[in-house]
Amino acid sequence: IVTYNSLVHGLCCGGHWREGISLLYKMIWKGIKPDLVTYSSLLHCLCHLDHWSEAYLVLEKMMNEGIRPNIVTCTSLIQALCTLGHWEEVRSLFNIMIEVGIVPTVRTFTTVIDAFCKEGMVSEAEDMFDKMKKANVEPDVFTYNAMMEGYCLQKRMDEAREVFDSMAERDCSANKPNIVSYSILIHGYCRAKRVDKALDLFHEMQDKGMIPEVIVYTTLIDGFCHIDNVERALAIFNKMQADGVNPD
RNA sequence: UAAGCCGCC
Repeated sequence: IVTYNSLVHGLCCGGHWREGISLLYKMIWKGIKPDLVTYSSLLHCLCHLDHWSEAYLVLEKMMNEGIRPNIVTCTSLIQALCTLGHWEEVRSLFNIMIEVGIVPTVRTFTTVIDAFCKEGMVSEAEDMFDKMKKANVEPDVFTYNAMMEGYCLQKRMDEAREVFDSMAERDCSANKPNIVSYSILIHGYCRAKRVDKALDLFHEMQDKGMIPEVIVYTTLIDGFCHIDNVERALAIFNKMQADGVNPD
């Protein structure tokens, strides 16, 4: 079953969802009962590929087999509803889930927080963040990154910076800012035309031993271009290659 | 064996 599940997941996530579904039927044919993992991973991949009606059929089939969704299944469903912008359904699924005793994890909260932030619904994200703390679920670096991006997208750089600093102060090293945290904040400063601040962070991350990826360089190049400083943009472009990072 | 974070286009 683990082998089949890996195959189903690999096929679907690679875009070959029809083959993934055929494999599901092949499993049944061979007398191997697809389990919660089989259905959940299929569901997740179909949602990512925007094949909503197929995803619905898979969910229905799973329920017909008497397999109840768990927190992983629900988180995938919540993410799908977020992508569709069905916020009321996101809330109701979240509440129903809790009523039936499925406990949200840090990933569940972060999925919703991230979606709210990307949609500009920062106060809703803040409410969810509070809710998470009340539920005694510890935010992690993904959660902080999501909040930071929410503030950045609203050009609320001071608040984004506060999140970043609060993250840096934590002694749990797993929750220290990572490359993505820097990238998000650098992007925020670039959008706010504070490329100086962005450059400070770019140097700071390297001082901390992080190796910037192509995304960070691209963000800075784009930032300099937007303030019509093509020379600085070119300088970054050259530095990127000198640092051994290939343009994409 | 399944769920959450970043750029340009």
